[in-house]
Amino acid sequence: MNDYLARLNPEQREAVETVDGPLLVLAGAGTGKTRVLTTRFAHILLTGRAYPSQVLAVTFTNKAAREMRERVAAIIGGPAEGLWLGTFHALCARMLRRHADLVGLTSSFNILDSDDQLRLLKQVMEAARIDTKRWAPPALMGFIQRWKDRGLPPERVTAAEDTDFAGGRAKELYAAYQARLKALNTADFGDLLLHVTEILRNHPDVLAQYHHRFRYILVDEYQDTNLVQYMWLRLLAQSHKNICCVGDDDQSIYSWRGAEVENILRFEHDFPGARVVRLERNYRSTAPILAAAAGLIAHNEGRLGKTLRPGGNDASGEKVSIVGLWDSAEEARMVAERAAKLREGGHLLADMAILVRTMAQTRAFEERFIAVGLPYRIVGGLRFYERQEIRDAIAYARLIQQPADDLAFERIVNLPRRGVGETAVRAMHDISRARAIPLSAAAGAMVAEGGLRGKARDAVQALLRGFDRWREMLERDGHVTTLATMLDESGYTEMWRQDKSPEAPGRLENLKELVRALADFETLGGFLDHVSLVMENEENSAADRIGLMTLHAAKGLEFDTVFLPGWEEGLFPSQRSMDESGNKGLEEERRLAYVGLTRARRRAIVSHAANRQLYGKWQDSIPSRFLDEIPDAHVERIGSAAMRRERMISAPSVFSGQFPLAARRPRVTEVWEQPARPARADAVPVGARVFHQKFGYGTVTAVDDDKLDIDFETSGAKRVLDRFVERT
DNA sequence: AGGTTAGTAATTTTT
DNA sequence: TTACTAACCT
Repeated sequence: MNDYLARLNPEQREAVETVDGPLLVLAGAGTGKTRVLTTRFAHILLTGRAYPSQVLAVTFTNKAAREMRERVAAIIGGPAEGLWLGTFHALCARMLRRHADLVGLTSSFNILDSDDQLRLLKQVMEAARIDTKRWAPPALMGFIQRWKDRGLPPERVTAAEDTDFAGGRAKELYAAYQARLKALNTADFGDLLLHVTEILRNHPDVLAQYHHRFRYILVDEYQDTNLVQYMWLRLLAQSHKNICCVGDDDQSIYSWRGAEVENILRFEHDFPGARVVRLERNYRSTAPILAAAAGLIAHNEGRLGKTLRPGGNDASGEKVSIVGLWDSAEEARMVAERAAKLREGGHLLADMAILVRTMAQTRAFEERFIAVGLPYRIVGGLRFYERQEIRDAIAYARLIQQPADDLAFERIVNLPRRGVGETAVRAMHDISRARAIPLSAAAGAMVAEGGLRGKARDAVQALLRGFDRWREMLERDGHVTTLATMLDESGYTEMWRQDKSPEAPGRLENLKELVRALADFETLGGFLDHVSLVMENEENSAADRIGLMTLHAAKGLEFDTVFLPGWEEGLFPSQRSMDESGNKGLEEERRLAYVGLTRARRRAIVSHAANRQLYGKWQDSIPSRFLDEIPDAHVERIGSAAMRRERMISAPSVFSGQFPLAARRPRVTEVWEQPARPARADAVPVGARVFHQKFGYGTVTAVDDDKLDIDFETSGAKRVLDRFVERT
């Protein structure tokens, strides 16, 4: 009966059983944070303290939300209905739909993604005659987002919070941007939090409803909350104070996005008498890895104080390797060879990952992996809904839902190409502004009044008639049929069928996937929320591949073997972080390093190169200060000392960037054996139809061991390694 | 209207 | 180095 409690250690158990009153759980990396959170959730339900619908559980990512949902279901034996479990944004969207009228929206408002936000802001700036070359829209977007992160609508931006951007007009532009959002009945991501917080603040009756509803509040990754999220939580928790926040100040790596670690300190202040539980027993990593990580993070000041200890009694484990190399190509070679060797020793590639500071670093690894045929997977990049074809399709769907969505209209009015050019669109804008009607209505007026001629006129008329038809169809035949029909009739799918680029087939696949996903939803509106807030990249097969991702993307993940390349001054810690945020920036970089190291269960291999190409220019670099901060006792250094000496006597820096590196290559730092070619079980026969991620579909014309000659449909004949193709 | 070319800027990105 | 934008040509 109580066996779910028996599986916890004493601290975890305390965190689970301290149910009433404010609780702060400081959970180090790998100390069972998720287990505590989910068990606590289940405990609240199983002890009859609340119904599932009376618990509010907040995460940052959809993945975390999904995981919590599954684990809670597992403990309580079956899915719980009516849970308020989700990301800050998804929960706020849900709340805002109910009270949209209180902030001047209707409940069918659309949610804009970052691309739309920027386009809209740019329009606002242009309307205000701001030179967008001198004053970059993304910079202003940054200010606006920061204000929203801090819970500040335009009228509450004080002089102290203001900026001299655009000659002090930033606030005014922010207000204009908000007005446009409202006029279009749309909200951006930041608005979801901002609006709901404003509502809770200004409408005690609404707040009371939620106080009544949510008896318990659980918060994950608390160190990543920004001020408006904190205010939202505080408002919701202020009556019963049954709030439990779980976080780790040492893993705060999103301050540049508005996260404020200070929220942890604020918590103890705002909820006097809050209990604090520390989880310090780590069950993930070996003793040397923990010691290395602890030694590193100890260099940060102003920590809440937490020391990771090995949870098990096994004190053994490989030391952390620190490898010095000549350049990024050699670094990639080292990683590929070590990975291949581990693989031969029976380890799965899927249990290994390369964690880089910047995406630009991935290229060297990709090149090497392709050359030696090591399967890899890039994690991150575009999310499903950020893909061009998905955003286009969504724009069509949004227009059905909401004819006044000008951004969507602008996006697709000439997509596929209909001969509606910039001049025509500008004329529509003029009429739209003059008569205060949406763009689509302005377009209709122009057709009726002869404001457009020839091809453009016919095309716009056909498109508008199409939308009338599709809206009727939505009533009659449902949203799935409608979306599919619309994409066909508008010529959108045809556009990609005609497209000869290798990405086109994949895009058509994605569109199909979108229509498939639509079937899971009752309404088009519910689906649109899902797409913009929740939908993720489909997991690309269960194939055994080594992961390649940024340190940020790796947070919350763990691997047996972790490669940490590029530990060089300027790259990691990043020069820009240090320039912009000084010591705070440096400390956040150090936390990032700490996050990286603590991802490793069994092995961590840190490396640094003496030469690195940045923006096409060769730079020589010195090893990261973080390397010196890892205690020597837990480290095995390979090549780094030699590399440092070599650097001193290497060519003078005036030659940097001008001579090929081979000319100043040092004496061998280490010899890497060529890995044996892994045996293949499944040969691809001549004539097989295959799919390649970069080149698309093709037919095998010849086989030379693991190399295939393939005639690709869109990109011609190529020779590729068999592990990069999938049979279809 | 649409394609081509020259110029410029360049972390990290849970939603 | 690449990738994106704005001016420029057909």
